[in-house]
Amino acid sequence: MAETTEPGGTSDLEAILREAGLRITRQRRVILAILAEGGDHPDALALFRRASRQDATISLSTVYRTMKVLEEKGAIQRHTFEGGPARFEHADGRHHDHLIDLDSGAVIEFRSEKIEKLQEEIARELGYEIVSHRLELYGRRRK
Amino acid sequence: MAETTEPGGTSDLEAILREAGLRITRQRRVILAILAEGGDHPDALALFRRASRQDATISLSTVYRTMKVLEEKGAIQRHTFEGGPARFEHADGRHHDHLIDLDSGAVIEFRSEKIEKLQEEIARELGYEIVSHRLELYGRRRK
DNA sequence: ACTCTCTTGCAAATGATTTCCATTATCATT
DNA sequence: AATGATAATGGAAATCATTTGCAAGAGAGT
Ligand SMILES: [Mn+2]
Ligand SMILES: [Mn+2]
Ligand SMILES: [Zn+2]
Ligand SMILES: [Zn+2]
Repeated sequence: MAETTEPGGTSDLEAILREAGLRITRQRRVILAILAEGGDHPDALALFRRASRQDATISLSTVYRTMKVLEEKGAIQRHTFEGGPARFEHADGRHHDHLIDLDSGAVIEFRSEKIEKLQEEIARELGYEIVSHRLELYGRRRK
Repeated sequence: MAETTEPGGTSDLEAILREAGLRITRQRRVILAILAEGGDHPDALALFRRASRQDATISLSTVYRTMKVLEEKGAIQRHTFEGGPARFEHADGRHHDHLIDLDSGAVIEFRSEKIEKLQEEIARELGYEIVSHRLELYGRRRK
């Protein structure tokens, strides 16, 4: 089996670091791998715990520092959903918004082309250009 | 001129406290008056400073406590825009979302019936019922 | 291997908000 | 108006998430 670099894989995160002239350390590699598998939206502590299993020397500070640097490089996204601490996810291009299940805490992703368009329109009418936006729905399963 | 109770005035906030069996203290009255004039979205410190001009005995703790209690009663809304501390505004029924001017920090209110509808649809399709949501646009003036 | 400098872990610092607690004030009742 | 039960207050200390200072350690180009 060939060594393939899947999109959204860990190697593109490493590439971002490399291109920014940043060093690829053991702890960064571990953190990047966790982010790369994706799927969920872990907070710093969850990331720290998972990373610790791979490399017991990792510190929470390093997790925070790495998140900051990756965010600045645009490699990850930071979300601060209501209530809790910041949560992170690999930014692999395709933008989406979130629906948070108030009972389970689950985060469901969605994307509405129409809403995206309408946002642009609204901003334009108000004389603005959108730099970023945040749309979060908080709800419960319908019985 | 008759003593009129305008909608969104200070007296309805007082009424909410009264109906909840809460006491109307000098400091709460001052804070409520500031919220009632509305217009902007002050954070706790701004609220504290403005209130202090009216009543020098007010403490920041009281501002926070009052915001918490009013939020629980649904009398005000708490917003945590990116970056800064929580900001508050009188919840006078009419829901709206916000556009934040990244340069000036100004907060512009807007409301899109279409977006509100689309959100409901999305949630329904995902099997959810929306309890609350948050839509924030961050942008700059178009030149 | 050498060296320059970026990173790290740990502890201490921060900033926002909450909580503790002794004192004060509200307000229903007398 | 005085009383009393108890909610609210100010100030300090505690909490929580996150950042920062610093000395020691580790990338990576040579
Ligand atoms: Mn996501
Ligand atoms: Mn508003
Ligand atoms: Zn979106
Ligand atoms: Zn809305």
